[in-house]
Amino acid sequence: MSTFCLDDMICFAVYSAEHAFTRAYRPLLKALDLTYPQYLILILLWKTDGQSVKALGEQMHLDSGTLTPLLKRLEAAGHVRRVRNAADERVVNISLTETGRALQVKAQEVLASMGAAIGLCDEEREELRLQMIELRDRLNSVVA
Amino acid sequence: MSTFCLDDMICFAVYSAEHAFTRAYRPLLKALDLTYPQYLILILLWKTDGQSVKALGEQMHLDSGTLTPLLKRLEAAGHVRRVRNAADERVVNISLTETGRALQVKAQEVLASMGAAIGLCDEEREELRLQMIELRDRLNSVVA
DNA sequence: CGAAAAAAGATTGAGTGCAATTTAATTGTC
DNA sequence: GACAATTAAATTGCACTCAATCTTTTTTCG
Repeated sequence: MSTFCLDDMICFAVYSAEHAFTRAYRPLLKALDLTYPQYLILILLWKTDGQSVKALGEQMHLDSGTLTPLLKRLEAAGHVRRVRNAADERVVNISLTETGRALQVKAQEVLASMGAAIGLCDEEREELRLQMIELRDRLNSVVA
Repeated sequence: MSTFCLDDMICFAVYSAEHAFTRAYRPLLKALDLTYPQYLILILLWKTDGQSVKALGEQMHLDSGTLTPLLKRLEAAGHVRRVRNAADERVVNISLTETGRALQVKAQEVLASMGAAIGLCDEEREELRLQMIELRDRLNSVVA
């Protein structure tokens, strides 16, 4: 009993690594006036503009309770527009403004800085990434 | 440009795996009326009772802005006591109550359930854990 | 000794995450 | 067509995280 410490637990390793990531991102993203989740949303929109809140939520693994206020803040900052879908009034589509699209260029630097901070070769990073995704999906399948 | 998706990014893999962990923990810990960070604090106290807020913060990688209200909730729930250190009045020591100590027995089941949900053999889990810790410490060294 | 610096917690405010509920629109079924 | 069930967002309330600031106590050093 009580012989193991936090660092022995893989859940804590992931928990503390996640905080380390957002802490490392914070100063880089502050230059763009973005938080990390906001940055993730923009990455999704840069790839496919005009997605619904539901579609964004599925990719982020977040629900509308988190996304609605976050998207409103992105809208208030002038990066996106939130528009009811005419064909299905339940749906809200999120589209980039010019300034939202323009952020993609500056974001390249963020990506580069973080790549350096992570400091793994491509193969290692790829293997670690796949293992995390597998672990995540296994945990999600247990809950769902 | 805009050809990569979230799942290609190791930061997002860690981010979403962390959420999957806390989601998997939630129903298990709800039976003990604990949140995941509260559970982590108790693990630290079960190992070494009476630690200072600062000591807990160093192990959790959290500061007093997060810990103070969290510890007050644990105190309100009757699991810990917060006492000013007589030798150094700046310090607050956190010690377990009887009910706080008693939770350790029930927590064994949580540990077992999560071990099953993670579903990796000991070697794989150990390797993954070490890689996460290394990644975390590298990220923290960049910020600090 | 006495003032400056450092250290430990507490506080405030903003953003995130989630459960639970609500509202409005669409779909399914009789 | 009407009514129940489902779906998409929004809302509310609580907990966590962090930056910035403040208070109190201790340490350092002239």
